[in-house]
Amino acid sequence: MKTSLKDELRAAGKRMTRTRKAVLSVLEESRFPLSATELFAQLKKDSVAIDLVTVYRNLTALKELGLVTQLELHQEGQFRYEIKEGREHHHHIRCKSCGRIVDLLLCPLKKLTALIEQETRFVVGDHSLEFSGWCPKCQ
Amino acid sequence: MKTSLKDELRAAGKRMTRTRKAVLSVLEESRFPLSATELFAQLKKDSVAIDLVTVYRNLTALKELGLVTQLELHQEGQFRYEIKEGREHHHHIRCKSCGRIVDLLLCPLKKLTALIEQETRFVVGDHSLEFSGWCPKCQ
DNA sequence: TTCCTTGCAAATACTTTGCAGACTG
DNA sequence: CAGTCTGCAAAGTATTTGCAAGGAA
Repeated sequence: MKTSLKDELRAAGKRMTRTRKAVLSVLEESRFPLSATELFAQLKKDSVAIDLVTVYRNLTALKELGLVTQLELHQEGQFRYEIKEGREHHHHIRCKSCGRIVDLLLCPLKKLTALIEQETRFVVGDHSLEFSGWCPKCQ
Repeated sequence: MKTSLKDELRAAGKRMTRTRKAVLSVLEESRFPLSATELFAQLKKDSVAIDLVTVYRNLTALKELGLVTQLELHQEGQFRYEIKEGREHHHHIRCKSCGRIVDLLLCPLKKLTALIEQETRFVVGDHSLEFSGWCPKCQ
């Protein structure tokens, strides 16, 4: 884990604690966004003593600092969290059968935003673009 | 409400009941997708005697029949339901400040699907494209 | 030593399930 | 009448809050 994360926490009056470190570490090692429960399970597996509530509180804090992205995949009904550092803006596709989640490289929405702002007179802040389908193994 | 809905229900061995009728009617009159709770509140306002559980069960049944679409808006953490009949495939934008939801006319994802299937080897089933931002009143 | 953070208990929000009685076709 | 549907109670899952003790800087 980079020292810069600790600095970013400090700059916001937050501390780099044992549990925070563990949460960040699991997120950094995951190849796909994790739900709070999955993160909690992985921490247990790593023998980290932590409460689910603390996982939620850390995720919320990291999200507010902009270090972590909170997202919802298509029809899942729960939030997932992904570390931002070193990762480009991207979206996901999730297998309807086995739940596998894969990153997508493309995001063709920049041009679209202008069109939408014209159509709706909203100022667009964020967008989410998620796909679901069947992965190679489940076809 | 069209008779065709009743026929579609019957064809699936379902019945057109008092509560089903009421749920469909509220969905038909709404200009934006409703959550189960909002739908329930509207039914109460219309003096329809119904239980929240029944609202959920009807929404699930209608979704399974393909008469209603279940969707999640960006970062909301709950499902919303929209009647399909007479409405084109579309997406939404939601105001981060007041929660107003507006339909978008465009969906430029058809071409994208082919690219994604090539990139991931998934077979794409569904997608969701949701925006959030600030509506004219909240800017 | 300050005050941020944690664990535990409990609450809240959303959604689903079990069961017996009511209703539709 | 058969099978679906409903209300009520209760459970399940995801997430948040209160409070006192513990820990980082």
